[in-house]
Amino acid sequence: MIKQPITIKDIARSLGLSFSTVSRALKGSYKISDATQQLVKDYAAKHNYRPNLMAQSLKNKKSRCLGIALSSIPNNFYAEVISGIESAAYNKDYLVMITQNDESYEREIKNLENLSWRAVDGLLLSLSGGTADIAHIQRLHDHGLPIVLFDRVTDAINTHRVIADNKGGAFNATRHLLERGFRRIAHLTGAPGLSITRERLQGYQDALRAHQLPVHDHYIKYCNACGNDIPETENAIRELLSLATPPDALLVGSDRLTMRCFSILHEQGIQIPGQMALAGFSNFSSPELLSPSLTTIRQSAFEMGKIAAELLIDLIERKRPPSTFETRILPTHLCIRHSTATPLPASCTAGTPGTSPVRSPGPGIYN
Amino acid sequence: MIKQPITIKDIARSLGLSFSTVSRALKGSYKISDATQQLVKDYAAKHNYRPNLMAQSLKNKKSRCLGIALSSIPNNFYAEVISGIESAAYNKDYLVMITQNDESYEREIKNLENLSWRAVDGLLLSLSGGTADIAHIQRLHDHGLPIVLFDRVTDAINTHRVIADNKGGAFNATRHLLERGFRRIAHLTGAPGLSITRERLQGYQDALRAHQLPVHDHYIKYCNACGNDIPETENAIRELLSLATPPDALLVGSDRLTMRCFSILHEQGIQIPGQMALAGFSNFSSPELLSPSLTTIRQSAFEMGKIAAELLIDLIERKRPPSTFETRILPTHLCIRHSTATPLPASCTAGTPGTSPVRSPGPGIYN
DNA sequence: TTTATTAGGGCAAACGTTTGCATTACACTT
DNA sequence: AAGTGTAATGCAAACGTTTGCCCTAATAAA
Repeated sequence: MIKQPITIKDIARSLGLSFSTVSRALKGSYKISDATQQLVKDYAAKHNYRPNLMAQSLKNKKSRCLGIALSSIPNNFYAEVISGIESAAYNKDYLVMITQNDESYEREIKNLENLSWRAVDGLLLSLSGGTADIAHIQRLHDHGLPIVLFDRVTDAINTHRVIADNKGGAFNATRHLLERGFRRIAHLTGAPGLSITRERLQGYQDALRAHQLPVHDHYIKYCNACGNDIPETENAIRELLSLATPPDALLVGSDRLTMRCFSILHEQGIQIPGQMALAGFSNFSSPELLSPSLTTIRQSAFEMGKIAAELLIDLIERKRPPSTFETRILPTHLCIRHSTATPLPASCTAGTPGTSPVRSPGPGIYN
Repeated sequence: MIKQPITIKDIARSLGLSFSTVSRALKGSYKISDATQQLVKDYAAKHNYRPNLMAQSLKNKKSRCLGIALSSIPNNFYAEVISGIESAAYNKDYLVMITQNDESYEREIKNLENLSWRAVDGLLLSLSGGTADIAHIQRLHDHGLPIVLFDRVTDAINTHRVIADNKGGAFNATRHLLERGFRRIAHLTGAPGLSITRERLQGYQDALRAHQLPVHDHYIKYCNACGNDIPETENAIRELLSLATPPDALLVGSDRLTMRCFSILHEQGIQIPGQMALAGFSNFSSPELLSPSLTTIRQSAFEMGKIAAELLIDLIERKRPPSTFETRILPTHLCIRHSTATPLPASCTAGTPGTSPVRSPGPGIYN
C-alpha cells in the first residue's frame, strides 16, 4: 500500500530525458531550455516529487541541519533560546536537532558525538555545568565543524559567541540591593567552572567594591547542579543562614536556582524581603505573580537563540571562515519588584510582609 | 587544515581488504574471521573511524531521527514533554528534530513537510490550535511514515496516542470548586477544535451536571491563541466579568492561558479567591509560590514525552505495523492550593485575601 | 580419490543526487 | 569551406555504505 516516493530517475524515464537534465531543470540553473524546464517542473509538481534529502546530503555534504547542545530543555531560559533558534532556522530553511545533558560532562560528550556523526552542518553549544575540559569540542572544531557558543561559553574555542551582559546584570542588581539598604548581600550561584558564574560573580564583587564594601567568601555559595539538586541548594542556604552574621539579601545566579531558592526560603518560613531580600537571574514569565513579586535579572533569551543561529548559518554558508570572530553581548534587564523592597525594622516584620513593603518598588523594566 | 573523516574505503585500502569485508567486519556479523574483525576494528578505533550517517541513511532508508511538531517550545508543559522525548530517544540512540508552529495551521503544514522530506523515521505530533483538517497528516501517514500523536490528538489517524486524562482532570477540579462552595463556575479554554479543549469541557460539564447544576454557554469562553494573544484573553475575561451574574470561579483549560489569566486578574485588582477562584491546567514548576498559591491540574508531561517516543520507536523498528493501536491515558494530578479556598462573605474580602483563607486548603498532590 | 560442505572474503550493483566533461546540432565568422 | 561559438543535452563517475551473489581454498564426508 505504501507508495514509494518518486525520484529523479522516474521523472527522467517518464519524460525520456537523462537524469542530469532533470536534475538541472529542477534547479532552474544551468543551460536547460525553458521548455524543458517547464516540462520537468510541471511533471514533478504533478507527481509531487520531493528531493531525497539523504541523497542530497551525501552528495553535497550538507544536511541543512543545526545541532543544539545545552543542559536542560525545560529551563525557562533555554526553552526560550531554543524557540529563538528554531525561529531563525525556519526562516533560513534549516532544521534543528536538540540534545540536553543535565549538567553532565559525559553526556555532553556523547551528545556532541551523536550530533556530529549525524552530520549536522553546525553546532550551537552552551557548556554543561560539569564540563571539565573542552578537548572534545576543540577536536570537532578543528575538524571543520562550525560552532557558535552561547550563554555558557569558553574562550578556548576561537569562534562566534553570544552571551548576556552577565557582569552588568549582576552589578546592577547588586547595586540595587545596596541602594535599597541591604549590606550583607550573599551570592548563590551555579557551577564555578561556567563563564556565566564567573561573570556574574565579577559583577557582584565589583558592585560591592564600588560601595567600599568587603567581599566575603563565605557569602558566596556555588551549586554545581545549578538548582537541579534540591538538597545541594538547601544546604547552601542553610549554611548561609547559620552564619554568625547571616546575609540580609541574596543575589541568585541562574534561572532554576532562583526559583528553587525562592521555594526553599518560602518553605522554611523565611520572610522575603523582611528576613532576606531576593533577586536573581530568571526568565520566568510571570515573576510579578509570585508572593512577594520577584526582582529578576531578565535576559533576551529568544533573541540570543535567534542571533546565535543566524551567526552559525552565516558561518556554515560562507566559503571561507571569517578572519575575525565576534562576541555579541546582549543587554540584561533588571526588573525591580517587592522581593527587594527596603528592609523593615525588626518590629514590623511580623505583619504581612509579602504584601506591604514600606515603599513601593519602582516599576522596573518589565516585558 | 581540515582533516577529512576516514571512510571504509580508506580502511580497506590500508589493510588490503575489500570494502565489503571491512563493512561486515565492523558490523561484526556475517562470516568474517575473528582475526580480520579484530584487525579492522582496531584500525578503525585507532583512526577513529565514524560511519557516515548520510550514506547509511541513504542506503538503509533510516535516519535514526525523530521529528517533533508542536505549538510552542517555551510552554512549560511542552518543554517537559520534549525533555521526555529527548531522554527516551537518547536511550535508544535516536536524535530529535524539533519544530514549533505557534498555533498556525500553515506553519504546521510547512513543518511537517520539512520534517518528512528530511527523512525523519517517525513523527511525534501535537496538533496546532489552528489545524482545520488533517489531510496533510493523513497523507504522510498513508505514505508509511510512523506517527504517534500526543496531547492534542485526532481520531482520524489510526495510530498510537498518548494523552492525559483531560476529562477526569477537569471533572475533579470542577468538583473541587463545587465542594468548596463555588456555584458560578466559568470555563476559559483554548481553541475549540482541539481534543484537549473538548475533553476538558466535557469533564467540566459532567461535574456540573453531577451536581444538578445547569451548564451556561455564556460561562464558556474559547481563546484560539491558547493564551498567547493577550488582548484575546483579556476580552474573554472582561466579557465574563461584565455578565449580569459574573462567575465566582474560573477553570482554565491550558498552561499558558492559566498563567495569563492569573496575570490579568492580578493586574485588574480582582481578588483571588475572594472575587474569583482560579484553578487551571498548568505544569508551572512552582505554583505554590504565586500569590495566592495556585490550584493546578498537573500532567505527567515528561512521562508523556517518554512514552510517546518509546511507542514511536517501537513502531519504527517493528517489521509489520501492529494490527491494533493503543491510546495511553496518563493520570492528571489535582494540586489544591489557596486560589480555590472557600469564598469569604463579602464583608471580609477587603482584608488580605491572598494570605488568609478561611480554611486551610488541603495539602493536595504535589510533585 | 572424488565430492560436498563450509569458512572467508571479493565483486559490483544499488540507494538518489550532483556535476565535470563530452557530444550534438546549429548559426555565425573568416 | 573550414573553423569558431554556443545552446541544449547526455554520459558516467562520484558521495560512503550495504548486501546478494560469486569465488577460492580447505576441510569433512563418501
